[in-house]
Amino acid sequence: MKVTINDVASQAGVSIKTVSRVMNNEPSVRKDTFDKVMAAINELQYQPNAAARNLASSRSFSIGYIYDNPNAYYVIDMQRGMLDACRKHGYELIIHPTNAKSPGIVQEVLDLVQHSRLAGLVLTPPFSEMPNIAQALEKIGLPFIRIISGSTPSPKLSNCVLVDDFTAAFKITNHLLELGHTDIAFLCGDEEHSSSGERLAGYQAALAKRGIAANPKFIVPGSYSFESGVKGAEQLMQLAKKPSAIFACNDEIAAGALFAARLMNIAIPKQLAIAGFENSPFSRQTWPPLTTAHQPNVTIAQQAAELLFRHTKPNASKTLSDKQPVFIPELVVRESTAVSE
Amino acid sequence: MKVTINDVASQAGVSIKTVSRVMNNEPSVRKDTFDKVMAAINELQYQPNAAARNLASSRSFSIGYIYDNPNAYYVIDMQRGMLDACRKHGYELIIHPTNAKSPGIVQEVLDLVQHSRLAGLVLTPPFSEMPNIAQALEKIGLPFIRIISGSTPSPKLSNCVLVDDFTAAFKITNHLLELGHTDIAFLCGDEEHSSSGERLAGYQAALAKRGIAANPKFIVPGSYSFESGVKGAEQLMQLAKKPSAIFACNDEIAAGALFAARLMNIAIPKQLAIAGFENSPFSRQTWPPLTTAHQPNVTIAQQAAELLFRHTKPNASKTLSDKQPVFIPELVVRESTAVSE
DNA sequence: TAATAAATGACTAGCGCTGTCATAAACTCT
DNA sequence: AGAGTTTATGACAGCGCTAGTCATTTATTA
Repeated sequence: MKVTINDVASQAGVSIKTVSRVMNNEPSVRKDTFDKVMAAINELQYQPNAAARNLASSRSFSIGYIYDNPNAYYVIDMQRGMLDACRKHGYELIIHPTNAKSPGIVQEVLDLVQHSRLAGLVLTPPFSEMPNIAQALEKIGLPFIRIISGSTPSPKLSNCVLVDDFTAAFKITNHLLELGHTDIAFLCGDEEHSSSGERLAGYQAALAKRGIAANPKFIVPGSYSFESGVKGAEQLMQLAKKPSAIFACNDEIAAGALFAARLMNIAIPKQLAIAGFENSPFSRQTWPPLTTAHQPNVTIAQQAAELLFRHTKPNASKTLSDKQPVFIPELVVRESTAVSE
Repeated sequence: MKVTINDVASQAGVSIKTVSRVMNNEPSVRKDTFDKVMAAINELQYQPNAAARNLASSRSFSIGYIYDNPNAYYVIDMQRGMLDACRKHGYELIIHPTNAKSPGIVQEVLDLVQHSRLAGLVLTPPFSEMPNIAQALEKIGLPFIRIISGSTPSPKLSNCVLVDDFTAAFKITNHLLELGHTDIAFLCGDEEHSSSGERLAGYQAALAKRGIAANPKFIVPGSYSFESGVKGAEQLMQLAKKPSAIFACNDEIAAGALFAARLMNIAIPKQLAIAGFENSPFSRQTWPPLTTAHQPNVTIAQQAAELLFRHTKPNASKTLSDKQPVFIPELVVRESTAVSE
């Protein structure tokens, strides 16, 4: 039932140390011994005992994912991607939902790292944007990867996976412009999330490129919530000069805007086009369905974890490209911005 | 930095064996020595090395949660509840998203148990309803708790946490009846999920109690999806005798029905009342917001994990009530079933 | 107070693996 | 071919803890 390293060793006719070498990618193993050992491993279906490995090496085979995101779909996708990478490398994922705004958050993260003896951490917003967390982790020398909003790799962002919200927002705005809209409003997300700023910048850049002067009244501050979208849209539609299109910082806000439009008897997309961002499931379940931008979250998370493992494993080949991955969310056109006849 | 059991022992002025006794709930420890040891543990912030414990005792301190549920909110809530319980008992949660319909699913679960050396498993639908999984787990003697739909505890369901969908559905139907509706249709979820059957039964029981004959055309088979709700509602509204209210098996279906009603220019709730089930976030983000039933998922999951620990820990007191918890989702009334004037 | 029961400690042997270091085998180079 | 050097492999201790065995101390009861 239980296969140990000894079984593998005798099966392969080598010492257990050699099996250990193979398991850990250590150099100085001849090709044919390597193969012999691998054959034995496969034959016996050997699975190393993580606890023993852990204890003996004082290395750890788990990474952590801290989240505080009201968006369950995002979290599920992220953890799915990390899990995929973990399975591939024989790591375990320790998830830790918490409150990013709690005053003791840095200590909490540190405690988690120690208690679960983590080998590294993947950080998504808002944690990836908190300098105190990054500092604390650097101080204790724990490898971590941040998934953040950004378009240009830079040495400062060396341990980051970038999601190019700017370009994606540019594309969405452009789509609206191509539809003939010129009075396009923007509903912001939470100010402290850099994604909101990046998306706003992309929107502004697209307008600027067409030579359209930005109307400050068309930029409505808010937060990443349905309610915020409701309020924002109501506010916009009370303006003397109303927008003909709204670009909401995410789908939830867009859904709120849609809801408000319904309350005000405004026809979508005839009288008002609305676009979201994220391609969350309910962007398909509003009426009409939302034009949005799709983030490949599973892949993003997978890459982030892979990157983390490269910092985590002592003997892994570092030959793989170490450049920072940049993901650009893709435009998904649906009926909420259909061509107005 | 690193506190070992020896440190605790000398701090408390006892032998390491006694500390070990305390850590493992072994009998034969006097109250005051227990307290002394606990004090030392707290003072030194001692955290036992899980790997060493694991290795030495060949016990495991992680439980697993397998999921295959398109409903991210459900999954997030469940894992949150389990995590709460895990933290309390010093366990770790290993999550494992997978495909319940994959042919090798039983083996996959078994592999997971072995590979991650799980101490137990919490099963939610659809896994909690798969007899082959339960059998396989029983065969290897792994403790597991199932969260399933049901209203009456029974010995056969000894390791279950019950969610009383029947009663909740009864309540929703009753709410509709009290509003004066008599032609109430039911949109089913997936047939293989027992929750769908339970909810249907609750609906039927409520009608029967009022002496309303069930109209077979008002019961529409389907699945737990938005699309299914769209189709179901369309089908219903083409009937010669249309229903005045629809009870959808979950919020997603209800959202689909809402969407279809919109397409057909049917006013909600004036011409048609719609109720969902689940109280998922988007039940608040439709227009109008949905009447639904709220499941306390976090609490349910927590209890399930607690129950599991009782089977897992060798020396834990079994004095706590061992009766099966039954949770009844509560009615949440919103505008989709407002009183029609 | 003796007799019995309960609590604690000293000691030991691992759990399954990795790290260190010594040794054996394989290559160089003259 | 043999000395020198590199590379591959093995022997052995020990990671931090649990669990068992006894011996010993302390509390409880008759």
